[in-house]
Amino acid sequence: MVKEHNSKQKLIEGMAELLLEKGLANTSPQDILTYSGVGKGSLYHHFKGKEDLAFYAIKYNVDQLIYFTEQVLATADNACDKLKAILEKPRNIERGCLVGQLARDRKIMSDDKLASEVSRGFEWMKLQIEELIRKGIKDNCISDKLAPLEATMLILTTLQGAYIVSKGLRDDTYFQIALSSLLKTLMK
Amino acid sequence: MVKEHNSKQKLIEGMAELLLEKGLANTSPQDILTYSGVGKGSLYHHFKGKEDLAFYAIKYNVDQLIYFTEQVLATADNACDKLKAILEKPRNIERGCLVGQLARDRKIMSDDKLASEVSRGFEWMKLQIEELIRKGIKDNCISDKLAPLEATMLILTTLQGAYIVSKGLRDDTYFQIALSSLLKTLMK
DNA sequence: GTCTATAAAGTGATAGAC
DNA sequence: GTCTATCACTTTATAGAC
Repeated sequence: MVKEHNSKQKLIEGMAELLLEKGLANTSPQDILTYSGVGKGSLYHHFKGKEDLAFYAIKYNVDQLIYFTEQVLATADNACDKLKAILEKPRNIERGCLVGQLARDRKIMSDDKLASEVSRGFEWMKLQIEELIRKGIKDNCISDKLAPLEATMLILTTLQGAYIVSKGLRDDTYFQIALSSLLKTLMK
Repeated sequence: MVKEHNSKQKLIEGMAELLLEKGLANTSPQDILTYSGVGKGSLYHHFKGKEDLAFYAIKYNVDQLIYFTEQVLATADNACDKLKAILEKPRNIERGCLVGQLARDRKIMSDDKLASEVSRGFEWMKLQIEELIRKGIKDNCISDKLAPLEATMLILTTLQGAYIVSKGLRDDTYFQIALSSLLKTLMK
């Protein structure tokens, strides 16, 4: 189902992008309107306010994460290749992870309704990776030195941390070093 | 050298805390004044404006990180125990890492002067850990499966990511699981 | 459903008294 | 060096025309 790009959808997708780029606190209604090219009336006709729009924008980003990840998973046959595909897929380091960037936003995570939606994305990712690890251990391609939950946490944290560390050290090459080191320690 | 808590120092330390709690974009001059208990005149007498104060506050947080980490390092004798001490020291998960929280702040990292100060903290941490890994490999207590730089990146990213993932999954127990899994994979 | 005009509240900074 | 008063600007939201 392809969505029409009416004003409502333009606002949601514009806000989804701005939340990743600038964060909730630093995105003003005016920013949203300029970015989306619609008028102020539309915003307050379709949504109760900025935070209400943010909810649907976050939902959009989480749905995108799930959709894109399922696409990547479909490119490989076995658990090991699927895991590699996830870890090696091209990433927009500057912009950050579709859900990680939202989890890093204090204004989003201090609002229970918004935080729940972000958590939905994280929980989905956790389930997918944990399942892959289980299968990979059974298939004897992933080391069983760590329990599935342990390996899953190491993967999720390394991925999320890689964005921060390359930002903090202001050198994107560290992103790949972290991910390839992770693969080395996980694979048999 | 203990600093006097005059208005200038109160502003710096107040801003340092607010940057960790709320971020730069979401902290207003009024927030700073209320938190510090000083008047508006002092702020603009001692500093050029909000971002100027932010610079000194970031510097304060980075200096604190270095000071506290040196204290922790001094509690252990060998490289392996020092590394364990760093990874197992108690952390304020809700507030986040003293420098990681700053590196996650888009408003800070998009300002070159502020970002440089954050990078100083990251680069110091990278140097310390890389040195520990080198010694640990020589002492035969840390696995040499990963090169020192690789292990260092895995440590830094896991640490930073652990804050995000436990926030995203809204369950702090994942923080410890990630760190203990990391130790398991690094130690011989 | 979308736009422009308007307004209350908050932000960031300055002026001037003490 | 610190305070209060003030000001221009932005943010957030509403009203009402089309």
